[in-house]
Amino acid sequence: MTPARTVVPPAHTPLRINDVAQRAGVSPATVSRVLNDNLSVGQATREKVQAVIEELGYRPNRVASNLRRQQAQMIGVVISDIENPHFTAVVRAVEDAAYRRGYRVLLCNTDEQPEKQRAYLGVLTAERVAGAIISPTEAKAPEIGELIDHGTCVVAFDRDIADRRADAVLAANAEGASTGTAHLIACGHSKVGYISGPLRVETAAERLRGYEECMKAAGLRPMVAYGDFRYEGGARATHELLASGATALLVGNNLMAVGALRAIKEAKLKVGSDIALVAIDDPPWAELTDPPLTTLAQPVRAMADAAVEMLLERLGGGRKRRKRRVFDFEFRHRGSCCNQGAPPEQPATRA
Amino acid sequence: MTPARTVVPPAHTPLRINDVAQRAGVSPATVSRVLNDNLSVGQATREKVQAVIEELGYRPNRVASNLRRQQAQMIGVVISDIENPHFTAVVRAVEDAAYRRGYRVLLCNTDEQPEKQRAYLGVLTAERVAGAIISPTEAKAPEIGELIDHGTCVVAFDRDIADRRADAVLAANAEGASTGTAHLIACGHSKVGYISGPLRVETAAERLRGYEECMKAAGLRPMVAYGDFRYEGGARATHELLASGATALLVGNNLMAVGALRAIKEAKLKVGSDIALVAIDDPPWAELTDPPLTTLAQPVRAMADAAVEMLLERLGGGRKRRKRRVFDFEFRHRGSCCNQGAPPEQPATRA
DNA sequence: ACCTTTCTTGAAATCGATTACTGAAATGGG
DNA sequence: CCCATTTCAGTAATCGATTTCAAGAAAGGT
Repeated sequence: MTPARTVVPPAHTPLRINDVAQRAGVSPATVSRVLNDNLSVGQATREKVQAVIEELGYRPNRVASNLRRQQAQMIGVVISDIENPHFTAVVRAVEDAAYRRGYRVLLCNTDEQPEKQRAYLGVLTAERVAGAIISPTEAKAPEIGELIDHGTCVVAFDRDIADRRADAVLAANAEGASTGTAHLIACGHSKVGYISGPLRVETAAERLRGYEECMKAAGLRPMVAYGDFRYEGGARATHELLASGATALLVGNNLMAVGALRAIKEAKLKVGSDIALVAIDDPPWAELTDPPLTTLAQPVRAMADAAVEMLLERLGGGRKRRKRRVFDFEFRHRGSCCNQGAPPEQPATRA
Repeated sequence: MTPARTVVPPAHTPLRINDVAQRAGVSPATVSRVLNDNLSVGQATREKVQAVIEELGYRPNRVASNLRRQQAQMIGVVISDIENPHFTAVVRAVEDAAYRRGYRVLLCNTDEQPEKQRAYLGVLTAERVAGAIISPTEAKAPEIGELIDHGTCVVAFDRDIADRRADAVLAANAEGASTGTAHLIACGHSKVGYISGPLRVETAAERLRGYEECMKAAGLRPMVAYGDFRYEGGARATHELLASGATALLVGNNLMAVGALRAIKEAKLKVGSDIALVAIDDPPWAELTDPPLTTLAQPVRAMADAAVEMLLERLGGGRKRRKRRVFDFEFRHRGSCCNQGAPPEQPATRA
């Protein structure tokens, strides 16, 4: 007696398109056509095949499909730090848009290490991803050119790419930093320090430029300390600037802002009254600190959406010409910058 | 005159292993052996092939390789919210470990939507990923069984999986919530509210259980409001509990804690004096709020490392038996829970 | 009834790397 | 010097889905 089992046993060898074809009494070509919504399949055949697919729980092998199609339905996201809320938001937006279009997201976290970036760019080439959104640690990476040579669409995010075939979504970093600096000066501070990220990173260099230009225009001496765009570096740089007598600080990104707040607390100083603070980036907790943090917010979500849109436009084959968009920062005045309530004058974001 | 160009032109059609083989005067099999560090290749041949690979800038097509090997060197990470620092830390740890072992990370963000989770689990099956770390939105998902049937190694993270073949890394949620509740009661509160996540999610249900048991043991009436594990829901639930007269709140996760703090501010109340707060999860900004937030921290990094370790152990083929690890919460006493300085008694994490 | 056009379907080639199998050359022992 | 063993390298099959090409069936017009 055979056991009364009609269900398919948990196949240890996954089903192939051939198995489905045989069971449905058609050719694998037909099954493939059904799977890909190809119209030239008879109604009856289509229904039978779909029934068999359902019944067997068949799942096409995406790897084989990708090989034949010569492209993986995948988007690489190359960022420097997934724990930075700024990039987290980017990843979120990309994932969202990609999912809706049937693309997967390959996450590449470079930790600001040029070597890791190089390795990951190689991976993207090897995986034949359809597109990539890249926030490069180094502006010049020959691997990016190689990636584009292989036919991958590339959008630079946050930081520009030397290759002229890549699209770009950037922030007006110099202007943003300049706005923040101007505000602190307008609050009456002359010893305004700047906590910069590593200059190798484009955003860091541009923000520094904005800060320095603004200071010089006001006839003040720039005071710069370098962090690493992370907590520890931010704390270290803060200690440094406090030691040299700074009374106001512009902080280069949100992670270093956490470090700065910790360092200021350690130094038993009070933000707002003892030391003024403006931070670049606007993390979700900015309004929860004491006092709430004055920030320069990038419209991250809009930027990320723009990047994905550019990418999908290219993937759809719609556009050939290069596209670049620059977004302005938005100044969010809260309590950490001036002792007195409102700022002397609301500065414009663009000079 | 031919231009003095010896460099390879930017090949629009990527090189194949055959091109390399021809140029090196060997068979593709040999090139493959060189690529995969197979020892049975002569020193001279190996060097020649490597030189040609270098010269041509050849990159093996990983898709083809994956097809032949019947497995993608890829780890899927299925989480509910990449913008939640808790999960961000997980992704970070997984990426780190995976990168070192030559695996890629496929990011699957489910947004707590069962449907999206189902879709992504199907994707993981179709992509033939080697392993997956899953924080399921639903405990019972037949797709997980299917994934395991296909030979993928699975580790449940944070939330358990019904399938008995999966490993698991969990937190002692009930005990943690109980610890927090007990502390608030010990501070003198009797109207202790709990802001829960959606009960469909296992962690939410377990934490609620811990809270309720503790309240009942103290002879107090539980006061529960339900959020969505995100900002808005946290704020809404807080308003609700404040309206019903709660004087202390245990908040179910860190995102809802942000919402709670915002709501409390809106209600013009002061954390610490007007309303006591203990939050589950310990985000980086916990110590920066006013007053600093008392939290129940999960050892996320250690948990994620454990999960990856379990996964790689399986992938290496080392282990057959199922493994489960449960981590305790760590109580971090800061200022948001009691008006008076130190807690009456330091509660133990485990009952 | 016959020819043209359209619609379905199948056979077989293809994507590019890996690997089982096989044979040749080299090495070593007696 | 010969046979056994090892090392090295090539041939060809393979992974599983897609797609080109071609053929057969059905439909429609005269």
